[in-house]
Amino acid sequence: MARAATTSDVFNAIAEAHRREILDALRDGEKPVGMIVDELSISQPQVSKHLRVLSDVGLVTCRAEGRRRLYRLEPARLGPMREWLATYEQAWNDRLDRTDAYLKVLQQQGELQ
Amino acid sequence: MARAATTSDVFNAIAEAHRREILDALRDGEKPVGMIVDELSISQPQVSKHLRVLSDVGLVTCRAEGRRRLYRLEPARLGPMREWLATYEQAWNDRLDRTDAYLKVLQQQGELQ
DNA sequence: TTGAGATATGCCATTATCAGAATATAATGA
DNA sequence: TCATTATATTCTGATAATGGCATATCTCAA
Repeated sequence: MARAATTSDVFNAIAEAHRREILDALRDGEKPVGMIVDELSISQPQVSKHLRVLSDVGLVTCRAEGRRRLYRLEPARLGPMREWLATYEQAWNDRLDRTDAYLKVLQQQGELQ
Repeated sequence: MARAATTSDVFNAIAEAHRREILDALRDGEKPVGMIVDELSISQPQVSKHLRVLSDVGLVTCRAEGRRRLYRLEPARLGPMREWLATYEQAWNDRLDRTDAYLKVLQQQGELQ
């Protein structure tokens, strides 16, 4: 079997650098496709395709305005990533604590000498 | 061109569900390969291959103990993800603020009636 | 109605990924 | 030394993702 479909989850969707760039471009507000194409150096069809993927996972939404389509970031959909990362906060802190404790030991030893 | 190499960055490395499971299994401390194979339902060669990818990006490190190899999580390498997500905190909060403000308006309108 | 602008979609070639099976490598114990 | 345990690597087939190009669709304006 090959890799899971990109559209299946947020993790796969943001694995692509171009898609992250597109999300970055949408951080400051909704934009039409053409503006994204101009800002990044990606062809219009590619931008549309990436937007499709992002839209399928719900990371962006779209509304029509005349012949343009305005895409907007949906930061709430980053929740799963946020939560997954949060489960590593403990491991992260334990690690820091250990380092901290070790540094204290070194410090005490230094004071004893 | 096809997708960027998995080994190129953390985002691609954790795009794979099995690799996330392996990281999850390592949260409570270092483990030999065989224990990971037993806990998850992934073949030994697959586990080794996924560990290779995770190792290439630095998400895990390895030390030999006899004929076993103990893998350990390196949570610090999740930093790039953490930072990337952090750049969306603002958008996230703005969104909540807007919702909050909107709710207040509704509330006030309710009081006026 | 016709033409131009904005965006989406379809098709194609290239390339990379994942999983399975077999095999190689390394370390231990008899 | 030889067999066994533990892990890594190689090869292969199937799948599918990306990007480019051409084209379809939809909207507006003349």
